Amino acid sequence: MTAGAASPRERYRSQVRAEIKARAWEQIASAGATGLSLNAIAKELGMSGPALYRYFGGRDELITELIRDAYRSLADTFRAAADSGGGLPGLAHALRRWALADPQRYFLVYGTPVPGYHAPDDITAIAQEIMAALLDVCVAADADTHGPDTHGAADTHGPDTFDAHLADHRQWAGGHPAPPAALHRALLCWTRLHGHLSLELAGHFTGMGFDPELLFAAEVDELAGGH
Amino acid sequence: MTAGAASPRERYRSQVRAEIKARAWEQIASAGATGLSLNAIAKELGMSGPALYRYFGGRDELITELIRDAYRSLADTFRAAADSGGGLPGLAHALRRWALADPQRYFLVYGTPVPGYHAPDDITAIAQEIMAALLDVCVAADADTHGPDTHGAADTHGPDTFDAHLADHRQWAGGHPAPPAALHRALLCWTRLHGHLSLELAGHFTGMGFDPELLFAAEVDELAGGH
DNA sequence: TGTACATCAGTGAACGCGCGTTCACTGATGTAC
DNA sequence: TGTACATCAGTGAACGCGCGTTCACTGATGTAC
Repeated sequence: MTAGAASPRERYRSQVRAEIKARAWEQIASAGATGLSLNAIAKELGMSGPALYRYFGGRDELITELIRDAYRSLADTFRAAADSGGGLPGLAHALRRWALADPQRYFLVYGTPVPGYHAPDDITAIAQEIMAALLDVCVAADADTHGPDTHGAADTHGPDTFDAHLADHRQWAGGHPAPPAALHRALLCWTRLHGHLSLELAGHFTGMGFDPELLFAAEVDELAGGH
Repeated sequence: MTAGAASPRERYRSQVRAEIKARAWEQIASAGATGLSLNAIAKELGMSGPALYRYFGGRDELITELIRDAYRSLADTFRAAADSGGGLPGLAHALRRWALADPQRYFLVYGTPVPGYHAPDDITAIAQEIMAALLDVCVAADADTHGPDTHGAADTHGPDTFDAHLADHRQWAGGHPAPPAALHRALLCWTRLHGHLSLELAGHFTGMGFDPELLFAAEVDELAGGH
């Protein structure tokens, strides 16, 4: 049976599931992932605790699905940004917009790991999609940069030794044909943008006086040029 | 009365306090800050729950003191590294060693914020100490760099506009006489090193294939040269 | 169109758990005369 | 050196809470003949 016509019961079912997840996101936004409570969600929905077990196997299954949705949303955002021609700056600012839209969702993906939690395989597959989009953009950026001017500050320590290491350790790229320099640039984008965003979202910049957006833009400028 | 001679009772008291905190750190290391339980600590110490209230006003007070200790430890590490002449690379690798020694301690300082928690003033003062040590090192690094060669890739977008912004928004430096370029470099050190370390400690690099230490070293190389 | 049955959403009571915290109390350790 | 008292560490019982989860059950909604 195809997914075209859904029975009324199926429609209702997925509608309630969606509402449960919506309330769950509200709770996570206000109290973090550890503060998520099935009973509290049920109360907000006007139904009583055990009813939720009609829709989710339990708390862990609900959290896993929220995490999967977060990864999916980020992967879609990255794919769209990579394909829209905005280059690395476009991707970076799309990431920042995505992060600011829901900080706790960002932390669910890249934040402090939940003690005993281990992500299922399909989520790590989505993580690879995210990396693939980033690599696409980095390959294009390298093509632009290597033309006119040199590779910037990289020559302060001779030929790039980490690039050589990456040439032999590229399993994480999942078969992506990016050259080592692009792999390196992708890793730098990841760590640097995450560094800025996680501090900004955690509120570590508040009260410091400068404008986080300008710091972010400056970092993106450097990433887009020679790295 | 001076702190020289402590009565036997005082000695015992601070000894038990230390042991409580030691067990607390063990719990945090294995289950994160949210998993810290007074009763569990008491059980591990062979005493029963309410006894801990002789030593700490409650759970929040204990956590606050652990956070303070974490900041204090990092500030001391930074001060020592800044004064030891290792420059920016020395400071960066000292930070990485400190972080790897106890990942959860690092996350207590820079990780996902605890929902309703707000740090008391003396802790933000220690945070300023940390910044001051970083600024000291960045000022020295700028002096070294600006001599021989140019400021690297920064000229890809003309005169640095963010430096100009920083010249007018330097409250966070707390009166430190660092020039804008050093302020900028300090912020980049902070965000970039944190970006790498938080991903590494959270386990996001595991299974990717490359050596995190080499990526870190490459990033430090770039930070130590023109930024 | 109407009847018989299956499906399934939701309820309410209950279980067991661990949590932070309070309170009145016991006993040992220190101090003052 | 010995006695009287204060200090304080630690106990055990209890309170109230919210959690995830199970179970038997009710009632409505859909399906098959």
